[in-house]
Amino acid sequence: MSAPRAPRLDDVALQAGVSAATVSRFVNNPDVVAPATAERIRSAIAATGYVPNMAAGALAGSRSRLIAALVPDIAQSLFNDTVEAMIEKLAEEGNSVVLALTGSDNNRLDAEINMALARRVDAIILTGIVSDPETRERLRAHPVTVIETWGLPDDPIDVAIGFSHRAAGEEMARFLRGRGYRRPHLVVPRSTRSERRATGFVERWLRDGGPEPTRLEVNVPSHFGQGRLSFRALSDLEEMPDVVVCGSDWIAQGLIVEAQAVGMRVPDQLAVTGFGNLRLAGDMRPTITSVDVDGSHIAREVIRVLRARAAGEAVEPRIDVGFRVIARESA
Amino acid sequence: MSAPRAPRLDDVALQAGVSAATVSRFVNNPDVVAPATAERIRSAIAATGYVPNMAAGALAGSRSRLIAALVPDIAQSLFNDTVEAMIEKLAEEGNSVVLALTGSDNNRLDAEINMALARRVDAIILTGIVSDPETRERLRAHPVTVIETWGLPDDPIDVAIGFSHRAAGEEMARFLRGRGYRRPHLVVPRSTRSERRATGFVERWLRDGGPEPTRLEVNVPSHFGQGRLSFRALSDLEEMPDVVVCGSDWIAQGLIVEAQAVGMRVPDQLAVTGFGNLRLAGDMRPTITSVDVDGSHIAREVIRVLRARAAGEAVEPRIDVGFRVIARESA
DNA sequence: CTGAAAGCGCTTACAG
DNA sequence: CTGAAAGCGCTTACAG
Repeated sequence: MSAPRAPRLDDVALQAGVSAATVSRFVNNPDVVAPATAERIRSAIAATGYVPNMAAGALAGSRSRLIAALVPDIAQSLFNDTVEAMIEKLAEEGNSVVLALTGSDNNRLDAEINMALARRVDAIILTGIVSDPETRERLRAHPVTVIETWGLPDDPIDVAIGFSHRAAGEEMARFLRGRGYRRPHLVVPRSTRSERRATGFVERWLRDGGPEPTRLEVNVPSHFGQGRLSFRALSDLEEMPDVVVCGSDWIAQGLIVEAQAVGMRVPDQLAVTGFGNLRLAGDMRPTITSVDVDGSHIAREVIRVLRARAAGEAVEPRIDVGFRVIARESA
Repeated sequence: MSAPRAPRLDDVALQAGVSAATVSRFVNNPDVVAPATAERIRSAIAATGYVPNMAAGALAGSRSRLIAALVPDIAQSLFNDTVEAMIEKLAEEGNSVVLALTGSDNNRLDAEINMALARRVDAIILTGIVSDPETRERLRAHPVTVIETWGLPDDPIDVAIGFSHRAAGEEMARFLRGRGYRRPHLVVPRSTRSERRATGFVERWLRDGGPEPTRLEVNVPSHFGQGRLSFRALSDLEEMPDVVVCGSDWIAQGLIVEAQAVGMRVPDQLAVTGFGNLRLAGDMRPTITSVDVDGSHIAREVIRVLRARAAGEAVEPRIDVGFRVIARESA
């Protein structure tokens, strides 16, 4: 038994007694063929075991149904919920997601953008910031749909779906001030967005008459271990803060564990806030006050933008999905 | 200025004064063209801004350079390190990874397998177990390379890269017995692999003369919050265990936090072990005794298998990458 | 609602 | 080391 060639559109057409064009129409849009024809094609597909060749479809047609998602990493990323929601929703519509990792290296980003363009993806979704102006310009010049997520730059490459990190920082400052805290300390991951939140926090805090917050910078990706180290670093400060504003829930969690290990009570002796509202924030003991970003909401907007583009409709360049401070026990 | 058509192979060929075939050869294998020709092509590519169309390449050639990775989820998955390592290594060789989410639903798995076949991927990498016999048979009948990872089934669909979960369970039993623990309690996620580890643990424990371990089953994906609940459930047991063997580091971490919250000392009053050796295991306080699975090793073997297949060489159907118990403070 | 035919942009024996 | 030419399996105006 020699390897039998995989069935093609032609084989199905022959079996169903119609032309290849009609089978193609049925596969892509079942409603446009007559019901009786549809039925014959359906059984011919079943009989032959036909699986469309999407590479051929992409070449002949105008869309690849392939979406590139470029993310810094997936091992420890606040974006995972968003990426997961996007992949699920895109899959429901027959799209596939090519996931590419860029780290925080612009060369890798450039290489992965080229790969995405070579694959003729229908859209490139960026989660993480493209800071290099040349790369931004190159993408802008290209006809492909580019969606920046999780941020809201003043001048998006194409369309941005996210929220203002600065506003999130401001809102946290307002919240903590309202709770009566006096001496905040910031633990800031070295990423553009974290820094923007920190800026928003400090500006608002100072404007409201508070003292200049102290701060510690940490590397990305942020993780649990940094929380522990960040707590120990507090002893270097002239005065102990009454609340530590952490750049991620992982850092907050680690900091709480370390504080408790030396017998300090959270939030009575030291309050803590996180960012991202990961599941663990609600499960930690004490539960962690955090900022929620609705990944499903972002994913829904991505779908909406893609649909609009496919239909040739205009899309707003900046879509604000907002954020919410979630007050819990830790601050 | 009308939208200029994207440059094709022909355009580069014309510009370089060679045939399209030669440009194609250069793009795919620079060494086969004469140095002088190569140089002319190189500058023609730069001048035109040519980006190859991989959809056309996939159709004309025999490979798509597209690999499908099917995973249950990415929000909370022990596989993330492995998937990240695979994506990085595959990208270095010019491959892209289509990431598809299957949950624990066989219908979704089937749909994503069809999608992968429709895209004519060069390989399907499964991380998570395919339990449905029909699906296994269907994949086996297909000529595509199928790599099962993280497990070592007796009869792989094609090739499996992983380790024996049963052996990992046995090893943990041996380890804990050696440390003098007497009454283990297992927290077992409802997944085939976790259950296999639990089986291995119990068999070994009983064989060594220990009493039947108690056990609690929890849903997947496992997470921090389950650790807290699992700790509370300990009070329902007739006798308090001296060590809790958790199905993941997240569960272990949550259990430790909850134990400490009620003033219990870990490991003095209650020892705890995890699984997966996530970064947090080494960072937690106390550090968590866990089982390490080397994701990079799995990724390297995936690359090796893919290379061998591309070269038409034979590959062992079962590749054991092993595991290591990492002894730390928690047990 | 359906068919005939051109074309999408590559790769790859084959021949030199 | 290089070129001419066939072919990969679809989609989509165009015409009916």
